[in-house]
Amino acid sequence: MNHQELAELLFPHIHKTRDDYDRIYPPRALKEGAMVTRLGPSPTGFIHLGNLYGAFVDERLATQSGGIFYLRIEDTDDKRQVEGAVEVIINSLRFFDIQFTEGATLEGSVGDYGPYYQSQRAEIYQCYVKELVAKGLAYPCFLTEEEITAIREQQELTKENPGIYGKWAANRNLSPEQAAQWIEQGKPYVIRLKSQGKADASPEDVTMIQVEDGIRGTLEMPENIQDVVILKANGIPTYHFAHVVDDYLMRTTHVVRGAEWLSSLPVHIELFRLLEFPIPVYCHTAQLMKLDDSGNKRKLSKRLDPELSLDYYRNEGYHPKAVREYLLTVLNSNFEEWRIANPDLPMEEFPFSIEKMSSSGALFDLNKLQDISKDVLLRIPASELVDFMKGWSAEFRPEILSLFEGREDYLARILDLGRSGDKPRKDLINASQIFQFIRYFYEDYFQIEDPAPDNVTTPDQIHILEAYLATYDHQDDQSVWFDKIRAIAEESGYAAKPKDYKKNPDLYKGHVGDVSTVIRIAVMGRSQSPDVWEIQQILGEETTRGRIRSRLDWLKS
RNA sequence: GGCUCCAUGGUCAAGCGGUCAAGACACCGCCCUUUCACGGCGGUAACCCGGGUUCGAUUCCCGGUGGAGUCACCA
Repeated sequence: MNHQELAELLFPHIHKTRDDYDRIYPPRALKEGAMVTRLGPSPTGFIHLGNLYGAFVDERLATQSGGIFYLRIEDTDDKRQVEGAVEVIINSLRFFDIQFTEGATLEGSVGDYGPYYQSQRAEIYQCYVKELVAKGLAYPCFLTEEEITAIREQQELTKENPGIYGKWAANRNLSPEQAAQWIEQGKPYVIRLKSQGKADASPEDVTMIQVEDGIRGTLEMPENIQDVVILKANGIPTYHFAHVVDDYLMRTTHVVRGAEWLSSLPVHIELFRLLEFPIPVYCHTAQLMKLDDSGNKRKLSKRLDPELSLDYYRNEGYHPKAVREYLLTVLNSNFEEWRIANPDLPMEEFPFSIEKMSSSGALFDLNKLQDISKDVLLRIPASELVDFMKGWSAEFRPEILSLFEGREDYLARILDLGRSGDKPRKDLINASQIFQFIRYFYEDYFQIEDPAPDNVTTPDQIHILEAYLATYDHQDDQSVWFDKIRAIAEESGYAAKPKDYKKNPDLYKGHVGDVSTVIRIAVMGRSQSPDVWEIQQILGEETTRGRIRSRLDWLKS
């Protein structure tokens, strides 16, 4: 019996050959330089910032070059499967405006290079495994779990590198007859790669391989010697094998993935070479890091860090555009510069490049996100922000949705407060912060939050508010209105101008700022806020007077 | 532990043999100002260490240190 016959025995149901698949999945007819990228999440139901980060790179690269960006579901491990996970992935990415041109979608698969679920591609993988077995480049391995554990323990004892390779790979030189016999006896097995690497090389003459990485330049690492499992006992391939076959057949040009894959790169390279597939351009992105409590950098972790979850941003109400811009600043070091030069261009016009990506891990910086978010929100019209606030509250704060619904114009005026002119306010960050920031506009959420200034006595407060109420005319324009405040200040013993007070602090009880703070607290409940006059115009005369009256009642009691 | 990746201010980062070592965020001060925000001006603050190579190293090489990743029939 030879390898060819063993392959036939192993895969009697596989009749297609690589030529058939090359015909079914021909090279893509794309223009020169078009990139084909993909996102290959495993459907665990958890999608995080790292996924979005990678997806964003894929999407930029593909759309910028007029290529294809497709979604492939890597569901080769049934233990990780979670119901509805694919929907979660697609919806989350769609929320952040990541769109696929091909692959798995909510409406089913789109494109000619499917199926896009790895679990449906078993026959395809097996065709190539069969070929490898026939060539003697892969073999059935009958090692049991216990035997493998024993090998590892032995290796630990003698401090040798762990794994099934070289002399440890007990079945790599099994005769086809013996293999056939065990198969017929029903012994369980997996298919392992028969690595062509020099397993017994001394440390000095280990063969090194060189790989060009789009982000990191030339990578040099030892060749693979491990007889890795390529087909599991259930006939489904491992990631390594599925990756190589799929990215070849789907004609992926650029494989963007996290740096955690770097160490298995030699395995992939060997597989590409043995299968005689062209090697795609690998782009290993840096990991997103975080500072832990002891001050060390570490990879963001799903369990420890809520900000890793995409849900965190949606929950807090960060605008998708803000998250995208933040990601872009982390991704491409020259983006900030470009943004300063082109404040009004859509970020899609920024020429994204792989070369400008950093190879060291970026620390997640919430401050930066907030700063960017302020600028991004400023460029979004109030009407759009209104819709955004409604969408956010409908999903995460249904109890406040009714505040906005039916009163969209009111909200729009609030959100636009102080945003016009050449020095617009930039204090809107995310939906939950916005609500906190503006809630005094809504009766149910209005309350006195801050104490009056220390230098203003209660009788003075009463006097100020009574005078204010008496002279208040809702029709006054801003300067008339403020002149009245100055007048009240003066006749109450407060300087009409802060500078006067600074010059002669002994002559006054305070200055006009203290007077307006008293009013501010009565009307807004807080000592700090945007312009009082504008706020009152939005609140309306009745509400304004009502709040001052009830403040007076309270002060007097 | 083996292997791999990474290393410029608190954070993100320009730099790619000769610079007073950019810029952004954060922080501090001043100005503007009825508060806050915005804006303007200014400030504190960095090339991990040790060897080489070189007339000259942040930059190139080697070693160390530190951080990270990875060593599954998980991806």
